[in-house]
Amino acid sequence: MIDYSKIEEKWAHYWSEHKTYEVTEDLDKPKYYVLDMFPYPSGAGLHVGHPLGYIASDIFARHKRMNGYNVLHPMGFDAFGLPAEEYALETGIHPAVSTRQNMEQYRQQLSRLGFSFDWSREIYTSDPNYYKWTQWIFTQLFDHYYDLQNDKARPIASLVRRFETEGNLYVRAAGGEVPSFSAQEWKKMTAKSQDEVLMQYRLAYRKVGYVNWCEALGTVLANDQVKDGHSERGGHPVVQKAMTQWYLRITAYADRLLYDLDRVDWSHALKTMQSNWIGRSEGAKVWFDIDGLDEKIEIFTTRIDTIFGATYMVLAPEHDLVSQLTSPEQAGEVADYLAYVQSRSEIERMAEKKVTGVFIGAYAINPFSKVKIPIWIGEYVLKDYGTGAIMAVPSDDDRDRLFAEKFGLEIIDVVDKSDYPGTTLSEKVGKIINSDFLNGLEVKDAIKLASEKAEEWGIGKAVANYKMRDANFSRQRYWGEPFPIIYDKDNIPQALSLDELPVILPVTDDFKPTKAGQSPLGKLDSWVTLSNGYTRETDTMPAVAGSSWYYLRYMDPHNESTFASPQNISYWESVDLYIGGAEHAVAHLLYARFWHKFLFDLDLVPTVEPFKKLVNQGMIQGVIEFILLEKESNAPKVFVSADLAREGVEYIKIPVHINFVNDYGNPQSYLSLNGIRQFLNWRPAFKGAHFKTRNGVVNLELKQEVKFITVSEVGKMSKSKYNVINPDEVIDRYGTDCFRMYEMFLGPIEQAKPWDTNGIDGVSKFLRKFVDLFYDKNGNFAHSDQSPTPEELKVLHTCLKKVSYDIENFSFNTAVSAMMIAVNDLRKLQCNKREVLEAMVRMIAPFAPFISEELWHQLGQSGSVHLASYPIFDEQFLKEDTITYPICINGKKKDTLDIDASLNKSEIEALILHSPNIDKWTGSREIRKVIIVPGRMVNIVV
RNA sequence: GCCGAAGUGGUGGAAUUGGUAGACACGCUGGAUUCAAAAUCCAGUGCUAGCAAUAGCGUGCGGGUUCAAGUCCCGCCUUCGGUACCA
Repeated sequence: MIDYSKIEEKWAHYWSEHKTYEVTEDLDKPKYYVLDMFPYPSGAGLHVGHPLGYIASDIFARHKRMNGYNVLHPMGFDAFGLPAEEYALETGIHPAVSTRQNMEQYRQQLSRLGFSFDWSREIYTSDPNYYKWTQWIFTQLFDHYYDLQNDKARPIASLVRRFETEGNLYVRAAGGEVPSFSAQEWKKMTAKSQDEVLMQYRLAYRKVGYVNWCEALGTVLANDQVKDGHSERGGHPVVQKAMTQWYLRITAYADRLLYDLDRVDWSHALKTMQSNWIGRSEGAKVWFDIDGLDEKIEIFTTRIDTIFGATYMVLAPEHDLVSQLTSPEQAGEVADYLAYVQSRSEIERMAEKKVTGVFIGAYAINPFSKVKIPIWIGEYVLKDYGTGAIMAVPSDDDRDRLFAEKFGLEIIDVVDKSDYPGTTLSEKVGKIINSDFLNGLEVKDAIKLASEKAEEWGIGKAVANYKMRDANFSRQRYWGEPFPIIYDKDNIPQALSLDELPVILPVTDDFKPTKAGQSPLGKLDSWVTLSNGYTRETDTMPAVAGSSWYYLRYMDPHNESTFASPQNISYWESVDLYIGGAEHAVAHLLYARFWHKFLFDLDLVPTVEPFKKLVNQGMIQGVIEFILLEKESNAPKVFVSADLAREGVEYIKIPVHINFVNDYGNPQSYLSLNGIRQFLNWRPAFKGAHFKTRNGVVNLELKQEVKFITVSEVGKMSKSKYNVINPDEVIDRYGTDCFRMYEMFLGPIEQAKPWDTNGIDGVSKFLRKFVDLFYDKNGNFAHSDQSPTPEELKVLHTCLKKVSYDIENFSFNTAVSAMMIAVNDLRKLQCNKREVLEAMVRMIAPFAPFISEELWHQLGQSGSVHLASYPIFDEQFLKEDTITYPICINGKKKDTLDIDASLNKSEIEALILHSPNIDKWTGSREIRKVIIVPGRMVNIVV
């Protein structure tokens, strides 16, 4: 009847020949922009988890198209990134080459899935025609500052003009601390000093940051490559090393990023995550004098009311003043502690419950109580949080209390919570005590008064603080966009102009960093040094650079004079629907929003937000299979069947490729004799090892039945876990339409679930039954032109209603169920009416694009079904005469009763009370109440 | 640690607004067809007891609100995602 591989080829060819999915900026139609999150083309190829979101967005896009929208649905690649470079280090294959191959593989795999992408708009971030504009946007960030008065980005040139006429006294801008200066003073500054001042204002600027430095590998490592303070590759120690790097001043946009969350249709969970990540808190900056030194320590606190309880201070170990403040007596201890902290990652510092710190031998003066208090350093204070220093109030903060208790520091109670039993320390309630002029005030009033006084006395200032930090934008790596920055002889950076872009990433075959840990580009002297003696920036940009604006490039992907023309941008505006993984919740989605807002400030985009509606797809997880190796065993190494594992014996879990395992994912999954042989061929290092099962050590030479039990876990599908399942195999066997519908049928799109093919036969059967409706017993295409019966129309329209609703609500699994029900019902009715079948074809088209196209043409239609209109359901066919009511006694269902649908509440109640079954239901107990929800249920309370 | 999410039969899941728990599908059991198998078709299938009618129990655990809770509230447990250089 229908040969799936043939029709897939046939219609894919037809669509590409007829440019079915290519779109232009058609002003006569309403537009709709459906976007998938940018894939990184990894070497493992596309696995069954990737298409989940793509299938969903494709169904949605096709549905919109059939409803008359001009749909932009593009695809491209986030092609710069670390894995390609790591691969190059291992194999010597240039990242450009492996990336090109990977993209080719992805493109092929994606095209098999029948997506309605407009491939004429494909982009990839490592294309110089693309990254020219990534670099250009960076130069714009470099050349702008954030004007707090007008709340928007403005050119740095206008700031310079202001400095020249009035200095910086009245400038209100986002940025670092700059001492005030006059116009005269500005003009007298050297170019270098002026540059340093401007760096405090630029939206792309340079400052010192910390990187994971691995001395043994001579390279900077990504967080991902560091485990427990050691490099994942080789297990060498990793330390935090200071380096001057580029940063983006995303904090300037913190408030807008926070408040504009109200304007987007995203899940509550996602908005909460972003809002918590931004972490705005209202409080005060306070300056503490240092005993015997003309310096101040700036702290941020949300609880200035507790300042009389501040009995010590803690600085981040990296705080600028630490070296200056450390006393000779404490120098040794401080140095030891700093070495310890250097080996600790930020996540360890935050997660650790262990309290550590040292006294640095200096004292500060509490500005309110004037008491001399000791200054400590401790890893729980992070340099980039707030000001990198805190006033510690052990009576009113859990961490400060633990610290004070451990080191025997003074604790003064300052908040009396006896009026608020059961409240925690972090709740802002209570009466202030032991605090001079604040005594007796409620916390909220005390905060207000203390801030006012601090401002009046010039020792503090009310401000908002953000947990979010500026984005580190430098990578000491090869495979990324070169910065469009050159340095003059004084090391003053300058942005290149548009006509000097793109700065092409030079070709090299040496991907090892320089001795000092700089990017491999640092070795290319002829590239780095320009003829006029200027030098290039050798760091490259991170992967977030290219993915922060790619959705705009799709609007006008081949434009050579601008990143996208104003006409095209004003037509497509922004993304209407964005589908992608929740793992991008804060990083990518915040950076893209930040860039978009910046471009909005420059009048380059018409909207303040890039992604109107966003749906998170769940991850399809894989099964990870392990076998147990006895830790102490050696020569021979001993593997033990999992059912023989004993307490008290240590085992190492060795991952096994799932293809070797029988019944993988099952508690009883095992390696057969053949599986063990495959494993040993794959991991020759284990040749000669013993495999113990219940029947003793397996003799690999003898032909026998072997069940060597493995350990199964659920986790990310990834190349490193040897559990990647390629969609190609599934498609070969079942066809694309079946694969698409099965992925949708697996469950709700947002939910994570492990992959298995257990239910795929059901979907396959459904498609066969669906096609069968069009054929007679002898396998001939046959349908009737008679009018459908009311019953047939009811089946059709019930289904249409459900499917239309479900597509709009991203409930594709239930849409598939509804279609299964309709096909089963039509089959029972032996319906082959053209009117019904044709509507069914159009209905299923977004889900099963190939079969529907084939049947559409077999029905004698011309043109693509995907450009036909989507069928609309009609309520008149759904009317019911009677409704089956559940009869509940005290909320438990006892019986059902068919009741005329036209009856109202009291008529139903009368009917129930006079029913011959009433005594049976109630057990002759007294009826206290009858609750009737018309159309729903009846509950009798006895 | 912190932020977010999830937990329902043997399995994937359904229950749209507090209103019939388990739709649809897999698997399993029995039957039809077949020399046999596959495929297909029909019937049954939450658990416990019972020949059955039926009764009791049942949405991670412990409480609560309600005529009625998978759904709302409080307190836990487990798993997953993120945690600022994987993308």
